[in-house]
Amino acid sequence: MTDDASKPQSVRDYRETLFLPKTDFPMRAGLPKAEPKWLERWEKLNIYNQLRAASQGREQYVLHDGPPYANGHLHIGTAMNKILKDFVTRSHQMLGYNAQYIPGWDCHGLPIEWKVEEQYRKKGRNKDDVPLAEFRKECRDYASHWLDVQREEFKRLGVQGEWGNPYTTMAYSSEAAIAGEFLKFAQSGQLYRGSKPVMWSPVEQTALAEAEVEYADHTSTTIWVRFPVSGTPVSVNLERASKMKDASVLIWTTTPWTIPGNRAISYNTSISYGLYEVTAIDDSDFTPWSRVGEKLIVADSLWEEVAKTAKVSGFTRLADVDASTLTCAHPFAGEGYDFPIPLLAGEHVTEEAGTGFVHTAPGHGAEDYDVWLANGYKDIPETVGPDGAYYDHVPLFSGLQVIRTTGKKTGKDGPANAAVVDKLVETGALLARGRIEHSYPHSWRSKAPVIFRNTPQWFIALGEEGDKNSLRAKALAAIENTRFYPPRGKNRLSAMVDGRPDWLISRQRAWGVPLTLFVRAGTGEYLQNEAVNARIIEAFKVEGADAWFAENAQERFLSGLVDDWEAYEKVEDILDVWFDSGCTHAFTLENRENLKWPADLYLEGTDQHRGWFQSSLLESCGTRGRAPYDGVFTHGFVMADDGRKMSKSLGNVIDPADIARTNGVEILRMWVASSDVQDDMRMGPEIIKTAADSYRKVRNTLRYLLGALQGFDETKQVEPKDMPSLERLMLHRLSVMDEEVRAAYIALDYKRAFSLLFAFCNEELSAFYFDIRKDALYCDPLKSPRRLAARTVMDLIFERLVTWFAPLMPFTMEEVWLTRFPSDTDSVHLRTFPDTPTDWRDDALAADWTRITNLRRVVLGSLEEARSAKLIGSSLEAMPQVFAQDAADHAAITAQAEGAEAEFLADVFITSQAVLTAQEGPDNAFRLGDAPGVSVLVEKAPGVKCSRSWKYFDAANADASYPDITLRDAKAVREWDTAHG
RNA sequence: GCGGCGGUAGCUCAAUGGAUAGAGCACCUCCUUGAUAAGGAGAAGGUUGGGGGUUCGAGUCCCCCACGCCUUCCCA
Repeated sequence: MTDDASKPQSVRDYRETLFLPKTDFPMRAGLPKAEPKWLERWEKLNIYNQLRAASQGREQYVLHDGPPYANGHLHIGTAMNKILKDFVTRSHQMLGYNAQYIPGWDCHGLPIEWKVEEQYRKKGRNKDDVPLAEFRKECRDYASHWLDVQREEFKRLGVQGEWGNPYTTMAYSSEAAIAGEFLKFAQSGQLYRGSKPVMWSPVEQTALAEAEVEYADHTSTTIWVRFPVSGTPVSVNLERASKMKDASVLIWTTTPWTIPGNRAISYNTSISYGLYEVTAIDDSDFTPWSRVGEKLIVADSLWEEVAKTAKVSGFTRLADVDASTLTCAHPFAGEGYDFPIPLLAGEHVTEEAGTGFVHTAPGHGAEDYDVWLANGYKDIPETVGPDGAYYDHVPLFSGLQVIRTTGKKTGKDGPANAAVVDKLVETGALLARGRIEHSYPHSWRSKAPVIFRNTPQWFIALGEEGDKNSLRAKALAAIENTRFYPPRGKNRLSAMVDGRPDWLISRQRAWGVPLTLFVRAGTGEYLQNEAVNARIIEAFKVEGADAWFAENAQERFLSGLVDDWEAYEKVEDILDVWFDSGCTHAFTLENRENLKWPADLYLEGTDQHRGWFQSSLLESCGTRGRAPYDGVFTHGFVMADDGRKMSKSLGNVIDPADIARTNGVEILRMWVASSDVQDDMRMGPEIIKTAADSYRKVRNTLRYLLGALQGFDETKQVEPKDMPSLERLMLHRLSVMDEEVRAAYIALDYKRAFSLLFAFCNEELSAFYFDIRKDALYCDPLKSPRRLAARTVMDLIFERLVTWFAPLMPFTMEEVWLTRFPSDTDSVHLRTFPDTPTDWRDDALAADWTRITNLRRVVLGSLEEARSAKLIGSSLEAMPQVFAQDAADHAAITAQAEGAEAEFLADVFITSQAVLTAQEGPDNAFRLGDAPGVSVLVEKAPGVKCSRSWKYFDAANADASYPDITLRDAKAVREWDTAHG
């Protein structure tokens, strides 16, 4: 039989009688244009404040913003960070908390100062000629400018927060608070002034903390230098002494300019040293500095290499050497360097490179300093000034710069190295020289090399090992009481705090909060006076930290409160900006009304283990004895799609502003939501495309719901008990999803939340539920219980899906929500996740459906086979005969089919009819390897094709008035005809 | 160099030491044309970075190597 033969002469087009999904919601989003309009609307409605008002009395959840630096445009990393934060606050708000978010900015510090200085240089002005107040004002303006730029960029990302009232480290109230926090350290005695070698940038003329340097390749001049042995103790026998006559201890260094600062030579007691006499030299290429007959003391393991470098072609090893018995002279002895050079034992000396002896300049290296002090010496020579030039008192080299600090060659070697080398040649001390490329610390701002330089600086003491009351011990204990996401962050932060040196907090800069200290002239002790402190803080609140630099500040703050106010010196150093940011908890969480301290969460990139997580922890532990946070969330860095760093030179940089312009921010947000943010993420064109594809999928699922729910209202709802099994299955799934999605949001696991939602849309809605229920939705009489039940469930799905997605995709969910419920004032973001009745959960029913969908799987496979054999095209042309041997499968179907098994199965399989048989299928039946006991034979469905539902049916059963459609369709059409005349 | 972390399909992600390593997307093929710049199905795609080891059994635990990222130190 063919379709044509069974059809009546004039075929009615039933399309208009169908209920097809209808919606104005466009398939294409046009996000780049639409998003700014949503932002405008939210701003107009003042959603953030509405939420605050509506959340009064709810439990608070506070994510405290780590302040970005107010300089430059956003990059993909900062964008990702803020989007993640937005996930946190939005999801917690919808979980039922009062989740506030106060964005903040870090405004002080070297990078801004550096930029402002650059501007001056361009105008031909020297920074030192600019009055301090004017300079600070310029810095403030510069920070304000970038703060505004960044604020707009952050808002464009859809990040919800109190943008109109952010915190900044440069607000007067903040500057007052920072000074107040600093003075707490001073009052409690945790602050001290020490003189030790610190990393110093001559170009910026400031000390730098670890966090402010970066390592880059640098070519250094290396020198091998003879230090003549000047004496051996009397206890050494004469033979030995004579051998030592004219011998030299050989050292190697990559920093010739530190030779004037040399005061000792370090050796290691576990290294064996030998006295070598040079018997021949290789002068074929050039005349080496080594001389036949000279005696050198070098580590035995390193001698050969040294000999090679020095062109020594023949030698005799004369004797073992006990380094501890030696004293040397400085190579420049007789020219102002007339002091003995002792040999000091030090564990830091190794045999990896060099000569086994380490030239020791206590003012220019941490280990040098330590060894020097450990041997009872106290004076630390000061050889190089803040400008990186030798002090005037340094013989031979006064005024020469180590690193150029001005002009085009800024950052390159100054004349110091060359002058020292020349002088070494002149005095005959140089044995050899060379060049080495190695990684070397550079300033993160000027990119110029830094030097180690001894200078008095202010430190916060971390405390001695074993001291349970030390700041370090308190911080470590606080880490133990903090929840880390992921947990490995705990180890990381602990290890860093455990191993870090005292906190160097003074900088010789201008733009920041000063160390508000007065030092007693002569004694070096700093004033600890609560009344003075109060005066300072009060002044800062009104005038900002500029008050410190105003004329007569000293008199203003001290007079009347101390005996002799002129006997003090006002400290002019500026606080490390990490100290500023370490105080954000104090002036934001504590000082603002309606916030709480400590924060629930700090969320930053893993680099902040050494930055903000740590500065905040130390600051808070030093002043309050505990961490300012209960939880720390760390995310990785954004890499290019090949896993390498993004860099302009490689051309693999993805700019978030570009994505906003071309794809829309929502795509960026989806990328964040689908990425494993706790590891490094990858970003590139293909990855954006994947996110955009996912977006379309989600959008279409919601679009279908909107279309299907056209005209649906609550009065048409069906009670769960009156619903078909399939609808109750979907309710069950919603209850499970509710639990899982909430759990994912609580665990800050957005990837999980997203993949749950995404998979639900794809696998359970689009490919399963919607597909099966299309027939009932389109063709059933409008009031059929099945159709009403389906729409009821779709409504419940809609309500949940939209809110569950809302924290991740705020723009699109708002659009979806308002398409369904038009309003000038409403917003999906004012809602919370809907309560989901626990009695929707039905595990027994779900278990039955697991069996049914397993059968469905086999049937779909069999249909595909029939399709490729050209037996059928559409699945409605088929009547699968299912052979299921397992009685439990039958029981499941019986339980869920509600008395109409064949129709039930046909619906589930989306076929016109279906037959279920309890026996083993024939050999030629279709089977799947992982579904034993189930097989399917596909036959063409008998009967005629219904002109309306396209299902095949027995025409003998047709309604006389509508002979070409099924009875169900006839009923629907009759209703439609009645309604439409 | 030290230390930490990481790697699973073209892409994004799963997988208490336990069966033939799973999903989605993309690609390809087919169906549908009543979600249509959509929808459905199927196929293909893997030496789980490489190599050893422990184990009845390893993506998972141990060791080594190479790689990437972070961190730290640095050739004094």
